[in-house]
Amino acid sequence: MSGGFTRDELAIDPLDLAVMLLGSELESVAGEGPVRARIVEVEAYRGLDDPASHSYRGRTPRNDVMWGPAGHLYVYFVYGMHFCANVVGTRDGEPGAVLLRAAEVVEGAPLAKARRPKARGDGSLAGGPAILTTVLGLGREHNGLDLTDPASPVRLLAGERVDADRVRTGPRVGVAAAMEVPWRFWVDGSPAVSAYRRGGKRSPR
DNA sequence: TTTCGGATCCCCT
DNA sequence: GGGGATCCGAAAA
Repeated sequence: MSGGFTRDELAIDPLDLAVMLLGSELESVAGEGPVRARIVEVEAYRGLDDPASHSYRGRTPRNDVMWGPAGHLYVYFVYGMHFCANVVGTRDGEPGAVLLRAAEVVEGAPLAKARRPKARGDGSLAGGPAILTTVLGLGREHNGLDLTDPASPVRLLAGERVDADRVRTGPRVGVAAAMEVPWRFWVDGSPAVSAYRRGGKRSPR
């Protein structure tokens, strides 16, 4: 079980896809690549009834990719300065995607570090969704890429399986809506996993 | 056309 | 532990 995924393997409920993606690797040859990173933290966004999902308000040119096909890359711009990357997963034609939150760089660390001149550390960690896209050199131009296509500059590779007892779940980070839904998944013990911050403005109370 | 809020990161205290 | 940077997408009017 190595190499790339097939589209059928990824055309599943984003909740299942989220778990499957833990331990898999994203490789990018964008720019001067390659940089390859092992995914250790993800969040699922799914359907028309999830207020935190971009798909909640219906299909728009921006979120069009979320409607499938599965296995494509959904990149969006946030906060006027950051990009975040998702893997599209669909169930019964519902829109859905898995946000890639954190990863460990396993190849191309020097380039990864060079892409983050202000950061401390050795460039082997990508702890945060916007850091992950920076390290891999991902941007708007990569939106909609087929991650299962061997010719694609960004590909998803099956990595080492993560033991089920090392998978943790909890509420999504920075999301005010649907906090009761534990749709965040991460690999216990990875130094790249971000510290939890609750959603919404400041701490209500 | 205008308004407003957001799946964030980094530096400073 | 808190606030500023900085700009796009969607909704309202």
